[in-house]
Amino acid sequence: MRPLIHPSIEDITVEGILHALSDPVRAAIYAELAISSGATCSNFLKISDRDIPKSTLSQHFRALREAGLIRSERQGVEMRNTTRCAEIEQRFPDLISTIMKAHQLQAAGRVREAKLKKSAGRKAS
Amino acid sequence: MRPLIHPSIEDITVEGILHALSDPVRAAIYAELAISSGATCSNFLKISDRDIPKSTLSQHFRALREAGLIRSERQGVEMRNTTRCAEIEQRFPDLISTIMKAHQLQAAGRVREAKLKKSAGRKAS
DNA sequence: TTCTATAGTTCATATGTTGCGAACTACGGA
DNA sequence: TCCGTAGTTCGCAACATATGAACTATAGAA
Repeated sequence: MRPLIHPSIEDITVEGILHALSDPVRAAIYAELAISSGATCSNFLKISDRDIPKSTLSQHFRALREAGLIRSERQGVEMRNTTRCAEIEQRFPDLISTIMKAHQLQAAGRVREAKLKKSAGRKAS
Repeated sequence: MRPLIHPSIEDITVEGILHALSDPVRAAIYAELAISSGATCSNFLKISDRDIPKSTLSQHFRALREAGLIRSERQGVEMRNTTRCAEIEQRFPDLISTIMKAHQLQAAGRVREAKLKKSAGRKAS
């Protein structure tokens, strides 16, 4: 089992961050980690009613880790994950927070849309 | 030749934007377009000393277009491209500008590094 | 109108990336 | 030592990307 790779702060790239967060599953994981620091991999086997296979999850965590977005540490049998947002904020001010805000905005928009659709459905029936 | 696809502002997603800008070539194109609005595809056959084949360029423009980042309009034999930053700013405040700032910061860092390396090389020789 | 040059697009394909089940490793506790 | 839980790795199928070659669209010249 190869040791976990955490790039040093200078090796973190904007491209890497954008790529990592351009996946909705990874963005959701990152958003959750930003709130509930220390969550483990298997806390995410379900993400907004979708089942994610654990091999896939493991890959997503690796992607986040190697992009420099999170730090993973073995703690007994499980893996504690924390965001590296403070470090990244130093290097790329506001980048992460602005991206997460945009994600939230978009999610809020989807909820609003779903409600409209639902009420339109009621009217039609 | 299928007509160009420009998503409406509501159909633009954060994931799409991040993915489009996670490619260094596309990020460079977008950055340049933000300054010199109306640039054409073949203005980018060379990007920072790298030759990009025109078929590849065409695909990159398509990616930017379909992510909603740029608008392309035929003007005679060529294609005028402009960013849709004002629209996107409305929908996702600060997103694009923060990403571009981060890209600039990173580029500046690379230049500094290259200079250090060069001066180290001089010392060594 | 036809020919030619220029700007981009599309197609085919080789190469790279991602998702996921199955098999594996790592650790803690009985 | 064995078992259960947490996570990783492998192998392969599906999908994405890069690029040369062939194509389309347009403007201007002959």
